[in-house]
Amino acid sequence: MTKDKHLDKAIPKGCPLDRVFRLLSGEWTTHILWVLSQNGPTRHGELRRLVEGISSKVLTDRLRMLEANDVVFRDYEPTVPPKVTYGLTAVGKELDQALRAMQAIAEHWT
Amino acid sequence: MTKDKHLDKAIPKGCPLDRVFRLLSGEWTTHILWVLSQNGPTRHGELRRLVEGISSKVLTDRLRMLEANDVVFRDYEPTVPPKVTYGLTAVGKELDQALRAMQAIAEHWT
DNA sequence: CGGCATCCTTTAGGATACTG
DNA sequence: CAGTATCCTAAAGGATGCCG
Repeated sequence: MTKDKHLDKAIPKGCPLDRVFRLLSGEWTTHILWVLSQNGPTRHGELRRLVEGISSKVLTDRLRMLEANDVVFRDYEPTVPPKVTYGLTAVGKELDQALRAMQAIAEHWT
Repeated sequence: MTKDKHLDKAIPKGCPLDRVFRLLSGEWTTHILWVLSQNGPTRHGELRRLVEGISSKVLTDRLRMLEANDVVFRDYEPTVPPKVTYGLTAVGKELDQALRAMQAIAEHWT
């Protein structure tokens, strides 16, 4: 556990490729990244609408995971009601590019 | 189920990227591909030695999965004892390249 | 609104033993 | 040698309800 409760889901060291896969291979994860890259910074509620079928719990799990590994940022505004926005970090955008490349390759070998 | 018992684990259609992730994100899978690309066509037993820690069952599961999706080929020689060799297909090699690209990206953002 | 806590079901994966 | 079969545990993920 780290000091910041939001950062306690960082993937342990090891083969870098393996880390990426552990980070991304959970259900919904790539879908979330896709939506964030299409939509720009998005609030929790809208994200849950856009990623159709995901439960609040799993969405939060994924976002925590991604945040802990610097792929998304979380912006919390303590208004009433609170407003929380998620978006891709620089690393997240880079990762997104890599995913699009894989997507391109995936498309032409069906 | 398909007619050929070796081909009944093909990943269902959907988002191509999602298919790739479902195919590769099981434990050991990328490690197996790595070994096959380093080592060339490899027999079941040696593969199990090279992918240290994997069980026979999981190894077979992964190979079936990869074979059903045309990433590896399986060569069976019905001698006594039988000799079975696995290797990367053309598609498998292409996929391997994509993985190396992801690996490269993964490496420089710790 | 955002998101924990809890519970429950499903799936993945390891251990072991056995066979053509 | 190259698997299957069986069993078991651990982890993932869905449903629901509550709270600041």
